[in-house]
Amino acid sequence: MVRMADVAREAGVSVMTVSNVLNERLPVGEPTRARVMAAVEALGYEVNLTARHLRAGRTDTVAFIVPSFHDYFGEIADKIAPLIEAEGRHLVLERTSASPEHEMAALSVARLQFYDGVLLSVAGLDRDQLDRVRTSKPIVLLGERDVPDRFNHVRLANEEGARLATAHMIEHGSRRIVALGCTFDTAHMMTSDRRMGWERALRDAGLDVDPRYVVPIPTYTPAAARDALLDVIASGLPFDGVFAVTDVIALGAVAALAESGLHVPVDVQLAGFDNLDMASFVPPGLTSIDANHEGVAETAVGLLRRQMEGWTGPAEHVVAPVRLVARGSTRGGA
Amino acid sequence: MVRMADVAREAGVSVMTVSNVLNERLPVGEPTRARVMAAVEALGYEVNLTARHLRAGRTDTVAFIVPSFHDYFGEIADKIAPLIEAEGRHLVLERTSASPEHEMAALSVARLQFYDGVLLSVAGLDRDQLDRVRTSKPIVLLGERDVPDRFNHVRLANEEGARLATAHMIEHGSRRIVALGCTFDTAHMMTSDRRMGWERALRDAGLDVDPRYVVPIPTYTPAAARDALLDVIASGLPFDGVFAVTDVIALGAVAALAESGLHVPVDVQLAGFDNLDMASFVPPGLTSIDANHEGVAETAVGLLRRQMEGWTGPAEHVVAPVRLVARGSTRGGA
DNA sequence: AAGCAGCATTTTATCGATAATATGACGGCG
DNA sequence: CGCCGTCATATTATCGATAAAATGCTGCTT
Repeated sequence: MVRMADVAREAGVSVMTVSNVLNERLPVGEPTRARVMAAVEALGYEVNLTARHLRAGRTDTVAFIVPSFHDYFGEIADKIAPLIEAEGRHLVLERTSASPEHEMAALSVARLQFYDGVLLSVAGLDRDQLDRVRTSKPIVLLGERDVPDRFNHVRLANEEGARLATAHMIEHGSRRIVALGCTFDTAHMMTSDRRMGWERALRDAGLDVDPRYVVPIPTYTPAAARDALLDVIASGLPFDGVFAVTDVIALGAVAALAESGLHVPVDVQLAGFDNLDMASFVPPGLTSIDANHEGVAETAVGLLRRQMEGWTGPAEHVVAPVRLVARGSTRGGA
Repeated sequence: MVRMADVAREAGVSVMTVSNVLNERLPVGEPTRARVMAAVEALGYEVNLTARHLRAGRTDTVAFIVPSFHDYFGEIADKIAPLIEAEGRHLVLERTSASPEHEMAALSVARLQFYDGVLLSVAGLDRDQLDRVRTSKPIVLLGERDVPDRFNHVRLANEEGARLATAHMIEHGSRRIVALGCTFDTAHMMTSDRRMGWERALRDAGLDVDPRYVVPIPTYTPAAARDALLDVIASGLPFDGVFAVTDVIALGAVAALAESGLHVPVDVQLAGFDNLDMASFVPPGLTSIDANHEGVAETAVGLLRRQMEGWTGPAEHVVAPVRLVARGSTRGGA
């Protein structure tokens, strides 16, 4: 491994001069600079980032810590990456498997040292556990959990989104709408907030809120969602609409409805949440709630940048607005 | 930041003893160990991984460098992560935007230093560019490009997979099959190898190979695929089957066919490649070529592990076998 | 010609850990 | 009673860079 000292010897200068040339910290005379650059070229030198980090305390790297790499988080990450890169930093993804232990481990002092800042998509940790995290590292939390006030946090307008989706289906004739993947578990805020939006839309329309229509799902996969909805169909519970708590869940619902010979949107209307890329393409087009991923990414990266630049004011808690995107899976759609 | 020296002072021992306790390198007397552990607890000490890396040369971290975070790569990454974690290491993802410059940057000496090993999904680099990468860092290449012999490499049986998919549709009645996303550009091996498989299936069945049925796509997104297939439909070129070069492309095709009122699989059969999770759920179920992601992940991680453990034998070039998974989008499917 | 400002470059100290080597205490043995 | 081996712990050197302070050289002022 060629070190800065090797370059210095080759160029006949001190190590510090090489450092000054490469980092443009102190001015270096033009002839000297040229000799140094020539030596760098000749030896193929590249700085040891680990040593720089140890000494200078900067990695120019930001981590986005996610429950899993696929679907929603992969799409968000692809939105975040260019924003981080535009500031001359690198983005890396780490995965927690949505387990609280993994999330805590990712937030351990040891792991945080690698990064100048961290975006954490909270899935497993509750408010108390997060409160135990003591670090001065810039952190922005993402996701639909309750978090301590001192953290910057970006979340979606969950209840409003669910209300919009449900109201849209009611407006176009649905009267008995399954809340697929929703729960009454207020600790799991995403599924319970969205259930509340579903409830509100029903109440606003003067419809009954029947808890049998809240159908939880063991794991948040399309397969589990399909099975759950097939069970509902088999049970004979009548329904003419499905609000899926996420688009991934909606994908499972689409499959279950197709298998059962139920036609979307004629027999059953269907709406999801997240407006993933695939939503436009899965026939007949998934009506979904769009939370403007780019906007969320920009907000989160903005808050993180502010912290990395030394801002120490109070944390912000942003609720990203949502809008309905109507497609073929509802009768108001294209 | 609490350092090892602080722990040492608190416990009344030398720094080296603390290190020995934490790393279990040299044996330490039980009473001393207990005092050290107590001090670690009391101060909430965690090792500085950067300093350890600089001195010990080990990060216990592996990078998976991908063109983009979503879809195919996200799914693969979720398969790889547990394998790496099972060996007590961390996996991080980095993204290259599929540009050769970014890929070269990711392979720069500087970035490689952060990792004990690297899995690189090659998208933009050609053989010559890869040949310029000079590093002793353990690397395993993934993907459908041509790579220098000295690198370990795992790729799929592209031609055979395309042949299987196409032959399957021919067997069930298709005669004019669009090769959507395929190309004649032999530099882009994935799309050209798969085109060759499509050609072979046609020839094997005694059918004409008409280049008008090879439909390239400007970007590998469902939107571009949908537009391209809509153009084909508008052109009046008759077809009764679509081989989509990937499932992501097939998703775009599904949308185009649905919009055009063409029924799958009655009017047009459709098959993709990759067998992504969504393939089972997109109605009527996407017939696809499965390359056993878990198996590919295990092979790649196995090759990487071998290198990280010091193996210096010749590199291996693995071609992962593929199989057809028939679903509702072809007439042989469920 | 002495003194000093201003700039280019070098020297010194340090980031926080670990590998290799050295020291010291204790017990066994002749 | 003194020598030596063994085990526990401490010292020293080092990984590769950078911040801060020191040095040395020019040329300009008075």
